Amino acid sequence: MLTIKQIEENRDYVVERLAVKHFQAAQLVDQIIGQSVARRQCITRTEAIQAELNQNARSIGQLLKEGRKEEAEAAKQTTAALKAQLTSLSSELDALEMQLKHLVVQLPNLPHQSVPQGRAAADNVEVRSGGQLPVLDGTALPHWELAQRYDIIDFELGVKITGAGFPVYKGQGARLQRALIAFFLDEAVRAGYTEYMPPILVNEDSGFGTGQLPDKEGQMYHATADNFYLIPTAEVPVTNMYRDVILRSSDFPVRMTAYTPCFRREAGSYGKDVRGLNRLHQFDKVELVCLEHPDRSYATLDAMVEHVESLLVKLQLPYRILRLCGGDMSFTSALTYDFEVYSAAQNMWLEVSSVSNFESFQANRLKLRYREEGEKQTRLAHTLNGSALALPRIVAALLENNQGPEGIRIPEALRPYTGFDTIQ
RNA sequence: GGAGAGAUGGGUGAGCGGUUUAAACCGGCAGUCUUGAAAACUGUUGUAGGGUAACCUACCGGGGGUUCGAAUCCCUCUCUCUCCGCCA
Repeated sequence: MLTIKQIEENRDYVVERLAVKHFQAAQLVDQIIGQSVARRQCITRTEAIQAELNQNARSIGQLLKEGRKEEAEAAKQTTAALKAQLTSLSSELDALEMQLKHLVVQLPNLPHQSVPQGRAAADNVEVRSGGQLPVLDGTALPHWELAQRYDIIDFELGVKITGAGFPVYKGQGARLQRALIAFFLDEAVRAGYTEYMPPILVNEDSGFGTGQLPDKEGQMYHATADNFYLIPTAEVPVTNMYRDVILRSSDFPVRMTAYTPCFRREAGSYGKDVRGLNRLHQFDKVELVCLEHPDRSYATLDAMVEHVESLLVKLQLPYRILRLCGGDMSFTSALTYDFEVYSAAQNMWLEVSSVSNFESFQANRLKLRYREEGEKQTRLAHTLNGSALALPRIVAALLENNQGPEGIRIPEALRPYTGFDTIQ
């Protein structure tokens, strides 16, 4: 969420920027500023009474110590009225703060200056592309049929043991999963990220910290007996490691990577978009999370984009990089690049990574701060994250694009990890 | 699952209703000394909010209560640790 200070000091700028996300903020922003003024006045009055009560209690203590009992009793009488005032003021203050928070959380993050205008996916701007679009003959199969032919992914079996969207990987298919995870992690570590293996169940506080709760509760699987949630992405446990932390500016950059399975309930989708590996309830992903100094977060965003791109180049997949337009961006992001790979038999671009700078929007919720060398005051850090990469759609593209009469060719870079060069 | 103990600043840890404005030690930072370092010594060192400022307010796991006054007493919830049982 944005800070009240940000909103109060840049009223017009906030409204103007949010218009890029097609969010009409003027009324909400003015309400927030009004509430904030009221809140401050209420605080001033409340604290004056608290100070008086404290003073009173101290002097009663002093009087009792000196044995001046009657004066002490008299002083006790005067506190009753003050306490009544305090009670009413502090419930007024509670109400004001609740309303204010309720209003503030409705404001999305401000889009960066470079975010393109636009309403929907069609308005996203392609910043780069790479790789060769494969030319397949008429016998080319979609990945779900290839999976069956080579007996490497069993969707039916997953339905039997769990349900739709929980595939079983088998033989060379399972080995391919393990190879991709190891490859992605090794590449991230080589690029300077520290590898983590976090819990994949998180508590309620962590869900709040990264913003899944309370609004998107329905997207996560909930283990009710212990009130834990299955993570939808490694971003949740990894980012929450830094909840309520104050860093030094010399601690930046903090670069972390983690492989985890990810769980998404994703109710409401149907049709060809969810065929095969296109959309699953459980999938594997290697995630990057960076904590950065505000002055350098966009340089770090660029570095993350280059890292993800290098993975796709090594996997020899045709890809394009999109800068998301205001209308297609997430609530929390200031600037997002999506990576799509071409899935030849489906004749579709599939999103395999989304790399975002959240600036201080997420850090404010997390209370993740840092201190400039020699300064007492704390400031909010910037947080960034991105997938590097999500496996299922990579696998879909690898299977479809590399199919041939001899089987499915494994790209050179993966062979040390798979131990085979063809799926047969 | 059973029994017990506990939760205090970056860490260890005092504190048993009113100079707690949270001791002490360790760590951190700055300085003195030193060719440099170490040691020693001196100073400094929580977070958030309000106020032009002096200064004030809140926070000792969360919430509620008793009291003129609560880190301290009471209730409640959560979490952690130890032992036993079970288990990879």
